[in-house]
Amino acid sequence: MVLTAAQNRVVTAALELFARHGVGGTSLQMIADEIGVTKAAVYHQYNTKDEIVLAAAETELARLEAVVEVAERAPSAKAARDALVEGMVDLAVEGRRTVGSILNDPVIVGFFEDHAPFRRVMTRLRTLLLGDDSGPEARAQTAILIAAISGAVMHPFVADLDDKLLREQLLRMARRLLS
Amino acid sequence: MVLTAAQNRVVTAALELFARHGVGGTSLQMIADEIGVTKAAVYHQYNTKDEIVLAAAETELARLEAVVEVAERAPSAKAARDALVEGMVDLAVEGRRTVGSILNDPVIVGFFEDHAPFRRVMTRLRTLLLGDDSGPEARAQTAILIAAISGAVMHPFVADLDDKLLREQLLRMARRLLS
DNA sequence: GTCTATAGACCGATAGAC
DNA sequence: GTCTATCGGTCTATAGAC
Repeated sequence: MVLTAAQNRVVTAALELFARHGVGGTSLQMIADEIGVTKAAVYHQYNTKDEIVLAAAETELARLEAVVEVAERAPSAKAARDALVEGMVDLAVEGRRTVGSILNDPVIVGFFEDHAPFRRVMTRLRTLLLGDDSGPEARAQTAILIAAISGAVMHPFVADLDDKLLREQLLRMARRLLS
Repeated sequence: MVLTAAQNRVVTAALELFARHGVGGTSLQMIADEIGVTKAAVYHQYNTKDEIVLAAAETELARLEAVVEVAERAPSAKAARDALVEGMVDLAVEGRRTVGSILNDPVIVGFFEDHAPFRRVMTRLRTLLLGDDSGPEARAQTAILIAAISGAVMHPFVADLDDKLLREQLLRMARRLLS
């Protein structure tokens, strides 16, 4: 998962376009145009469109995993949970227009369905939030928190809110949900 | 917005395919195949793909509007709020695999951005939840609740949960968020 | 690592018969 | 309301030069 500079340009352009047009609505020509090269140059980095989609999805997953890793090193369970929630909120607010549509794109959802690393990150995340309880209620609560954070930042109702206020509201909601 | 039987078949097939492949990843040929007719027959109902997307989006919006309308007839503000939340949860749980990806599809989001009826329904929804307060915090809270409900039902963590338990968890979350 | 050029399939959309 | 047939354009992907 270490990308060359050229691969990084492809993945960055792809993520931006996926967020704007969806995965299915993004062509290799559009990615090439966004970078300023030809399609053939893109194909030299990745042999198929699916490989680009996978690399883009895994790049986003890596960002979340980094947040999980930092949280796991916190000195207490409570500190770990707080660090995780703050990190997730920051990721979502930073990528306001992109995170939600990419995470919910049916193609990406399909890729992650049988993706072991994705499931492992989700399990670590759930453990940080709610401890070793892996029952239905704990899984539902985790899903709700993830959906609320990643989805709310995209809603037209918050389009004119500044990042600071949006961040505060999301943290307040998360605290209330986990109390 | 009253659809003929043939138009209804097109919109229903389109919604199913949009959820599975995204709007951009769904072709008119796929819609025609799903119904069991040719592309030309689909074009006889709608002149462009955009018209199909709009009709599909408005059909989903109409379902939400119906829930809002029922809630508005409740005898008290509290009863109205409860009815709205229950109706939204039921809509999301019924359409588990479809609601989230359609609501978050970049193409649909773009269609709704300047769509006056959509904004009107959202405002009525926010008023039912939080009264006449249209400030940033109220809008953020509304966005969070909508995102949590519509997004959580799609998460792999709840894929094996039955509808009843998922419904209970979502209602518990909503109550906690609005208390 | 980037280019030009191309192959073959599929795209949205239309014409016209039944 | 559905069909066959077709248009021009774009799609993913490849070959081969620099």
